[in-house]
Amino acid sequence: MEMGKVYNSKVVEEKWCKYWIENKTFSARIDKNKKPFTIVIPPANVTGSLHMGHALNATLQDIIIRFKKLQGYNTLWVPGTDHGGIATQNVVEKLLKKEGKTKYDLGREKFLEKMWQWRSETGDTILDQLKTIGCGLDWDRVAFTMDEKRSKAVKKAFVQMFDNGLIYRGKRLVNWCSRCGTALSDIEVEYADEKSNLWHIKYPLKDSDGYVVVATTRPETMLGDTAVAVNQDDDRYTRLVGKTLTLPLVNREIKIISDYVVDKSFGTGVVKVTPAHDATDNEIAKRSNLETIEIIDVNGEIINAPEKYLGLSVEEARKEIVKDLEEAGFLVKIEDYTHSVGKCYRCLAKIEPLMSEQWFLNVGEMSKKAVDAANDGRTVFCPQSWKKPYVLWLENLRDWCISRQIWWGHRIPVYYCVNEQGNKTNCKPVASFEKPEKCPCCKGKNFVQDEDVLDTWFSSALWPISVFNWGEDENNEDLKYFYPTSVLATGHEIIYLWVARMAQFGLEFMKDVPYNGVFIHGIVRDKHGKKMSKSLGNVVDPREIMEKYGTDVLRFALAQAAAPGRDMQILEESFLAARNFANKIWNASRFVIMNLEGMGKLDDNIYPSELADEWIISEFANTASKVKTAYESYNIDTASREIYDFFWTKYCDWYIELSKIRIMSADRNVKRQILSILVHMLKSTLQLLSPVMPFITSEIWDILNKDDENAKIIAESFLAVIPGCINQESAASQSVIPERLNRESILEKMKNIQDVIVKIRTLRSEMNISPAVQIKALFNILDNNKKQIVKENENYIKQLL
RNA sequence: GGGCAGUUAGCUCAGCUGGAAGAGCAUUUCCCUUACAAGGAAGAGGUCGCAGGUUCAAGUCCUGCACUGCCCACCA
Repeated sequence: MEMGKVYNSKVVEEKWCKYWIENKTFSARIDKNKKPFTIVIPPANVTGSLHMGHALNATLQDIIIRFKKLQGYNTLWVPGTDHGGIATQNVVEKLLKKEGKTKYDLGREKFLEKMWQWRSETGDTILDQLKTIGCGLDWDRVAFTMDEKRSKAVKKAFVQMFDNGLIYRGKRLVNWCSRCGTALSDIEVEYADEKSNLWHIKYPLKDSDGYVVVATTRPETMLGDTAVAVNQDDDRYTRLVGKTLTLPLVNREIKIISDYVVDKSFGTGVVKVTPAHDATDNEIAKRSNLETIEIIDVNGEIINAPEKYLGLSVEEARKEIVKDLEEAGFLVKIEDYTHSVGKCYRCLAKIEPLMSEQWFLNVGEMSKKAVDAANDGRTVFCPQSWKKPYVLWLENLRDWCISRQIWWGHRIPVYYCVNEQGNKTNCKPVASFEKPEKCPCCKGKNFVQDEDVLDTWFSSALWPISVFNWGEDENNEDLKYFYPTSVLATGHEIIYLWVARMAQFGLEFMKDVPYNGVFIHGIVRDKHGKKMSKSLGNVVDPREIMEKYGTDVLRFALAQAAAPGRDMQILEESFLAARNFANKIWNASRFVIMNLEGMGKLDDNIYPSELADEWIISEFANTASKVKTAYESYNIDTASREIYDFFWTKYCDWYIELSKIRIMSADRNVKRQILSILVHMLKSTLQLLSPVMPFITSEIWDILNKDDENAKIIAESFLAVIPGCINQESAASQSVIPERLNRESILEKMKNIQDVIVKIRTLRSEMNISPAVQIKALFNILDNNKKQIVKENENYIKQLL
């Protein structure tokens, strides 16, 4: 290809994307002679299209994979997508709504057909976009959390845990989203502060004229109050404990109880207890054996209440009840009050805590095992600071509500025995892959399957084992070879939702952690520090950046900003800087390639003949060593910066500049010697950089090696310019520098010479003297130290000026 | 209420185990020198959030405080 002055990313990127896929460069098969290095991609939701967060996450993983491949590992990076449960169902429901239909109009079966159709039309968008980023994924292994193999894994896991008694059904207080019409797990609720009021309400004592005043943010739930609680140490109320109150509007008799959780200093120090609609109250009720009265149903409507409130929505009921309380003289005052309110993480509707029958997973033992794995170093966090919150979360985890009242997802493989009329019998439900032949209990042959589906995170939790086909064969060779995976790279927003659950399931089913390392990277934020999200309308579309500047530029800008665990702002300027760097690489390469014209094929040896040669080699070795350490510890930002600095300020600004003068006056043989180092330094740097900027480096590599069939792509392992400087089994940085090159003394000498040259250039510039004036003219102006250096290196410096 | 990050040049950020303040962008001056003006050379710009402490020596370690952000919590 013609090397123009400016690097043209378009053609190059298309070429290499195609090349890597067609040649299956990143397809991995078991090779017992090589160590595996495995990553499973965090499966993107099928509703997704590439945003900056994906681009960052994918780029970082690709950098790690490409680096490990260069080091000689048998690398595997598994691609895939997630069915995305509620989120995806909501998308399709919205589409239906545009046609004026609801999912109920279609019915479950037709609706699911629609879902599958939609998923087959648009579900792979994100994968295609990952290809354009250059991701070295094994495209022969694409997985989907709801495809056949993954479904088998889900059923297998469920049945196993069900049979072990870990999965149980129970009626409990759950987080209910009445917009999505389903229960959610604790972690799927997002809390946000909201301005509201604190209503102070009189609750009269039954046997006297006295009363207590409760303060509440939810007056409407008084309909379901079954007690009033005070702190046992609260002198104001201790004498009242055990007395009976008459619940206003309802006229039910309720007791005053004491509980440690009540804060004397909050509100009036008296809490109304609504066990069916508040988590704290539910706990109090358990401790004091209180009755639970449900007054809000799954549609968000009032039930079990005086007639006038029946069927009202929660908000209507609140208005009515406050009005009625006021009219009846029970309302003492209304204060302004801001408190946090739970919202559905998918639709942002208010969460209603209510009683509902659901499937739960007992996570106690699994959590302990995951905690142990984090504590004993089987799973290592990068940065380490994430370990503590991770462990804390696992230690305080409540049982996981795994059933969802939606249609899109893995249907719960539990079957209920039914009689001739289709009514459920009292037989124990059975969990199994297929509909059972006959009931183990009554030998009946009729069954209905549970209506609910599993939390989408259930199948995600199985991802590291399901992608290796654990569901069909838990002893297969791939699983043995590639599991546990080497590292999991993700943002911190799904540590609990996903990372912790994978650890639990991995340890449960494989008796081993699913990943040895967890690399937590930051979140991309906009210039105001806000998280980029569609709803805020502040997204910088990575595809626009790729279009405008090229994919390598996008990758470099992201890589260079990706300090582990730190959120980052990506501004337009960071892309400009990266664009300039890409151009610099292109042009420096152009310089080298131009000088190679007519020089014939250089051999693989290098011929350092001057201080500058030794200096650049020594500097490269130093850089390579730092870069290696940085890549290996996932300090991708450091790696990128080190390469940038070496290439620009050392290789280009000094080495190439010095070489120009040398080349001009050199004969063919000397020129070949100088070029041997120029070329090798260039190639070596290209390799170091290739994980971050694979396109431009591959392209230049290809041009440099156009006559060499063996070096078609940047490749399987590093150059041996400086033996062992970067390979898997490399030694420490000191030993990689050829022995006769004493780094300290080279640096010292080179520094002195650079100082003199800079000084002389400055003098020329200040005195407005033409470059032709030789050192002698300027010699007298130099200080003694520099004079000495000039004397010692006169010939050399003359040559370089 | 608890936990975790951050606070370094006008802006975005590097500065790991303590030893003479760094990069990119922006800015000033000069240079279209045949790799690159998306470039080169030289320069200006910082009491490293505040207050203490440890040390011969502290952005770098310790304590307290302030502000910002995030996460967790049974904030009725």
